[in-house]
Amino acid sequence: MAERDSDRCVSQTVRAQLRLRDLILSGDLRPGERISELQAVETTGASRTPVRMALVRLEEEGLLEAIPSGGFTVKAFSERDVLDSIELRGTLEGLAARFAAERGVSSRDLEPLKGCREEIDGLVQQDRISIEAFSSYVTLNARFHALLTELSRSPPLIRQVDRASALPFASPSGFVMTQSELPQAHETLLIAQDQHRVVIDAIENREGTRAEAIMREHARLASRNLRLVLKNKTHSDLLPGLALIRTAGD
Amino acid sequence: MAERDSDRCVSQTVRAQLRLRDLILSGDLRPGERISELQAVETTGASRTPVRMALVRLEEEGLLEAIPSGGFTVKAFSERDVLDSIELRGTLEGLAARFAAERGVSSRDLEPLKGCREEIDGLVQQDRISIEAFSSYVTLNARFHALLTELSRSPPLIRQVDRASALPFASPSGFVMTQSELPQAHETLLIAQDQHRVVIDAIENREGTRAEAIMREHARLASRNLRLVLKNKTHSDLLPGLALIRTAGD
DNA sequence: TTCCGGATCAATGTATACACGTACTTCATC
DNA sequence: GATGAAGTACGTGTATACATTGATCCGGAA
Repeated sequence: MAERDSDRCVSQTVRAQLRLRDLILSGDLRPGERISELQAVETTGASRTPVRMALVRLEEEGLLEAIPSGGFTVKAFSERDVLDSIELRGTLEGLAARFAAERGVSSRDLEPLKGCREEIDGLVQQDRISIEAFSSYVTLNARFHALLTELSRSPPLIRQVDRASALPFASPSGFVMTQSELPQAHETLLIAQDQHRVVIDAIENREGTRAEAIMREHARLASRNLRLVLKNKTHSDLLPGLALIRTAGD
Repeated sequence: MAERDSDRCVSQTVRAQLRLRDLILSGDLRPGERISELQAVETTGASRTPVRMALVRLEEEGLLEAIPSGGFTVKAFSERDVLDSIELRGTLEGLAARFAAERGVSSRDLEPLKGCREEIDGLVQQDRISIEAFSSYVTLNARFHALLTELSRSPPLIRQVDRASALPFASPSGFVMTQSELPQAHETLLIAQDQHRVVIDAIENREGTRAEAIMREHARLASRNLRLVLKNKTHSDLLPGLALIRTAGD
């Protein structure tokens, strides 16, 4: 079998997991649809054992739901589920920011976060933000949130934040690309970046409550974007996983 | 093979998972120790396939850690890890209480929670609380917390609360039994029960912030108990999983 | 004596065969 | 014609054999 180089390095289990996740998030596997192991075996090229392993992991990830009599279906999410997932992620990031502020962070440890913020500054202060700039923003924003979470220095919390951010529409950068063509895009990025600035300031001054509150509010920017995207369902292709959200119309 | 009746009903995977979890929480498998699949096969009586399944689930549960080169080790927790896990659980329960308060709960839906609270009242208002009463409290307290979380009517949140409560020392009822022989035991139960009363009141009056704050504080009772238990390591047998906590002395 | 390299062994990753349970379809009877 | 029961087929749960990778130990050379 002619395999791509990138595929030969990783285990069959991981390959199957990545492939199946793609199929789910792209909408090729519809919400509510049962996933047949044999069908998954054909699709992924791996045998049943790694496929079953991948299915279990995708269930823990939240993309699949176990059927009591055996097997899995693709999970469907209501708009409320997604909004709650975003609020949840914001709450956990808020806790991380509070931990960082209350426990104190050395200026040395704060350096990477500040550097990341400055890089984002360079992007959002342009007059016109290109699509490539949005793409860079996604990467930098993900790094900012990861660095911030790590400042809590709490492995259990970091673990939970990661799990809460696993669903693409709940992740910190989930709705950035979808908003790229909305009229208020630039304004939103400026506000988000100001919140980044505020949370660093709060952590430096050991203002735990302030740090927590601003991260919660920060997540609500994503909620706003979700509502906008669902209202005019135009840029669905920019957010993998949007196919899993069943709206009232469906 | 002579099997117990209870074992014949469930799958080998679940049996292996339960057995391995017992071994880990009881301390038979030491923190940091590598878990051999073959050894686990001998212990559980299941074959390698369900054992591997169980190991993956226990990893997601947080009791095991994956080794990059393959296999798993038993996870070790610092005192800080445990305190953070409790704070995390309290934060999520606080969010659930806030959701319930803000979104409103009908008096009909609130009935089970109030009934549960009254049952607990019957226990804690005795002059002397027997060990059996403590045991009943554990059950009722677990039910109270489960009912409360469900009032959020948010599947994603309920899911995360359950996961955060999976570790025995992070669960709402984790430290109840350990405190049963401490002098301040009765006082602690009275305080905890008052917090139960307050959160119901807050939800009824749609006071979201109050409901959230009281649940966070409620979890901190568990933190207090943890510190007491670790100070005089006497009642270790009353909390499965205490063997996973490595203190400075180890 | 120490370090590097190769070989052997063990443990995990993978594949497949088999068994059991469930669901669906068909036939018979009411 | 409809309903119930039985049989068949499909799909998951389990077991085991095989392959592959990583670790350890021993030997030789510097």
